[in-house]
Parts: sequence; C-alpha cells; structure tokens
Amino acid sequence: MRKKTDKAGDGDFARDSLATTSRIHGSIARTLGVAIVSGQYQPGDILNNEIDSSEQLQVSRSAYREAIRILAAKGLVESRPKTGTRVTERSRWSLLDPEVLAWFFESEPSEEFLKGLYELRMIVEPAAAALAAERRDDGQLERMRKALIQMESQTLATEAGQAADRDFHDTVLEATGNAPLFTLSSSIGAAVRWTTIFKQRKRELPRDPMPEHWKVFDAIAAGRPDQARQAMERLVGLALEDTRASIAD
Amino acid sequence: MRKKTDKAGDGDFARDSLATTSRIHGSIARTLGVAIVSGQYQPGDILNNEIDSSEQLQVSRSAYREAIRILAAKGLVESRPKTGTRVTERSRWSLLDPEVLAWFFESEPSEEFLKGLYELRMIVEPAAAALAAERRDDGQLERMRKALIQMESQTLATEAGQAADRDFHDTVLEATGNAPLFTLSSSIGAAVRWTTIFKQRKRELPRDPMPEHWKVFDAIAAGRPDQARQAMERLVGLALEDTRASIAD
DNA sequence: TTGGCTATTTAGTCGGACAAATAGCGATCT
DNA sequence: AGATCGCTATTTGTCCGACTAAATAGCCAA
Repeated sequence: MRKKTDKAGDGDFARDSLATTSRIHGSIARTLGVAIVSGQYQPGDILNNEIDSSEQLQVSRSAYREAIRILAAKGLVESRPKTGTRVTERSRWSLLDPEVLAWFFESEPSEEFLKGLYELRMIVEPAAAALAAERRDDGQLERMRKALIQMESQTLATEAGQAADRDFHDTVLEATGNAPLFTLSSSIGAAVRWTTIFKQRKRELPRDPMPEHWKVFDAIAAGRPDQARQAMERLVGLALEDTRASIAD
Repeated sequence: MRKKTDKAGDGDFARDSLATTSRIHGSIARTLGVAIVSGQYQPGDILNNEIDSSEQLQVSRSAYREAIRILAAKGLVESRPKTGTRVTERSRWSLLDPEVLAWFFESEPSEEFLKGLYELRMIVEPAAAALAAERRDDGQLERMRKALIQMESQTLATEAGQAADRDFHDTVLEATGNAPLFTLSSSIGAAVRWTTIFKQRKRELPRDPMPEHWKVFDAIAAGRPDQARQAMERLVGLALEDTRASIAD
C-alpha cells in the first residue's frame, strides 16, 4: 500500500513548484484563476459548460475538468450537475494560498487587498518574532545571521538580496516552532515581494532597512520576546509606510 | 465568454460545501488526504502509479487523477512523469485550508498541532477584535448581538448554539474589513471549534462562555479597540484552557 | 392550484488509446 | 576508467467518446 523512497532524496525535487503551470491543467487553472480574482468573472457567474469551455480553450474535457478541480480545491468555484460551475463568493476563496496570491498579483491587486495583507503581516510577524525569541535554536540563529549579512551586501535592489530578506523572515517564522504559523510565511513573503517591486518602480530604496533587521535579530538572539516584538513592529511599520507612500503617489 | 446569473441567487447554493465528498474524486481525495496528514504516508513517500492506485480503489483513472489534482492544489503531493506522485514536505502543506484542517481532525491531530492552532488564534483573533471595534458598522453590530442572544438561549450544547457562536466570530472578522484576515481566522476558528465537540463528548460545558462573549461585544460596540482585544484574549484563553483540560484527561 | 412525473441539461464516471517527459541504464567514445 | 551521449522503459499527461447520475424546470394531470 505504500512505497518508501530509499534515501529521502527530495533534494532536486523541491526546486520547481512553479512547474505547476507547465502542464495544461495547470495553465488552464491559472488562466481561469486570474480571470476570477481579477473580477473578470464575478461571484455568482456561471461558467460555460464543460464541453463548450474545453472547446473554446482548445483542450480536452478531461484537462479542463482537472483545472476546475484545482480551482474548486482553492474555493474559487463550485460545481454541481445541471447547475454548472459557478464562481463562489469571495469569503470562500483561499486568499492565502500561494497560487491564489500569485494570480492576484498577475493583474494588480486592489489597494484594499494589499492593505489587508500588510495589516495581517503587522499582526502576525511581531508575535512570531516574540515566539522566535523564546524558542529559536542555534542553527536557526545562524541562518538568520547569514541571511542578514547577505542582505546587507546585496541590498534589496537585487534578486539575491530580496531572497535573503525572505530567508530571514522565513527562518523567524520557522523558529516559532508553530507549523500553522509557518505556512503563512509563503503568503506573507509573496505580499512582501510584490510590494518591494512596487516600491522600486517609483523610487530608489527609500530607506536602509538593515538597522531594523539587526535589531530584530539581536532581540531574538538575546531571547527577549518583548524587545523582538517591538523591533519587528517597527520594521513592518516602516515597510508599510514606504509602501503606502509609493502607492499614494 | 461569460454568463451572468439573473438574480445573484446564491441563497441555497451556500449550504453544502460538505458535498465535496459526495463525488468520487472528493471522497478519494479525502481518503488520501487523511492518510497523508495522519502520517500513514510520510513526506517523500511515492504513491503507487495511477493505474494500480485507481484499480485498488476501484475507481477510474480519471476520477483518481482528479483526486490527486485536489491534493496537489493543497500542496500535499507533487506529480511528475516517470517519478510518480510523491508526498511533499510538511512545510508545503496548506495547513490552513479548511479541508486540510478537517482531514487533520478526522484522525485526532497531535497535541502539538492543536497547540499551534490555538497559538495562532490567540495572535489573530484579539487583533481582529480590536480592528472590528474601529470599523464595525451598525448592521454587523446587530448581527453580533442577535448571534449572542441566540447563543445564550440555545447554549453550546445544541447545533443552533454552535452555529450562533460561529456567526458571532465570523461577523467580528468580517467587521475588520480585512479579507485575508477573515479567511485565515475563519478556517482556524471552524477547525478549533471541532474541539468543542470533542470536549462535550467527555464532559458537560466546563464553564459559561457568555460573559466573555458579551464583554467582547460591548467593547466592539463601544468602539474601544484595546478593550476588545483584551476581552477576546480572555475569551480565547479560556477556550484554550478548557481544551487543554479535556485533552489532558 | 397543487402535486408529482418527465424531459432535459449538466457535471460525473468510465475505459482505453496515445503522447510527452524523464530517470536510469547502457553503449560508445575519449 | 571515466565521462558523455543516446536509448528505453516507466509514469504521468492528454485526448476521445460513450454512458451514468443528479438536479432542475416545466409540463401535465388531479
């Protein structure tokens, strides 16, 4: 009933979670998903039936159906015989699913939505930093330090610098030892990446983010939860300000 | 390309999100999903190929494939030609997806996982209550009041009482005006409330939850964020204590 | 008017064929 | 011996067409 891999070799398997779009069902799901989250289809709208839709999209009905299953799994649509497949109300959407977020970012998300993500980050990350200060182990601390050093030398203007930034925040989340909390990191990371791009479109880096990052790190390293929370609050708060400024423009 | 419903009639469509298991692909997904989150399949394990699996489960290959697409959409598995379909590392799982959470609760989740969920709820819900105190409108306030009155008369022992409890918390979340926050907390709340049912299997209601609920309501009605946050902290904290007690048993 | 029956429409399921990708092996060349 | 290239077998991916089951709408009869 179950086959075990000989050597837990997940090394080169991890890289391409993006490959999801390389198959037909994935790309159809993406197409429809973007159309839905961008408002091209409204909640309550009914998609054409499977026969017509698959013909219009030039794919087999099976591939189309698999795409619909993906969308349904993320709460974007709901199917039933006779009625058809309809777009569900927004409150049912898995807004924090990495793919759904990616679809949002493909056709600029509303300012309100971005604000919501930042607000969520403002709630979650400081609390996470506090927990991390209590529970981090040496390995995690070391990864945080390396990420910050990398970030310092590359700056947020480079891809590598942004990746380092993500690594740092990911490791903080991981250090909370709270798996459900950790899954938020990819969502939050996506939001951050997007807003970083936003910011750079209009102006150079508005401010050096390193001092705040180091303060967070120091507090976590020192095992001071309250201090870590406050430092992270400042960090996220400043990022929010910058984003607000570049959006307001 | 798009067909609009005449009367936005989503009224009777909303009830059965559970119907997802009534179709074969859904029930297969559930079976496999439970097997995965319960640890019966480990990350890195490779599932039997589609032909064998679908034969063993007595379903067509198409239905089996649709089930796999659902699991892949929730990050539980990853498929590729030649290699097969393998269970992904836990960090990729959409732990906050309502269905994934439901699968966890089907085979009692680990204490650590439960603790994580409560911890997250403890972070998010008080913050949400604070935001709600600033942004709620009269209609939301009215719905909260009605829910609490219903909850008071029915008690948590009845289905209607639990529904009222859900309504109250959902309305608080809605009142934050933050969609991402809403989806996050709503799925956590729904999942955690399953433990309420667990609790009641073992003992009667350990304590009257109404005073804390009314305090949250009053603070939100009065537009006092800090007070609302503290009241919600107490509310969730007490629920956590109760759960801990019934687990320890 | 109402109640149930039936027709119709739609997703759901099936089975079987063929295509594409790729990991792993083996032959070949250096 | 080692590296490199190409082949092959395995597995998922895609397609097709038929049939099943569910759910609605509308008709017909009481």
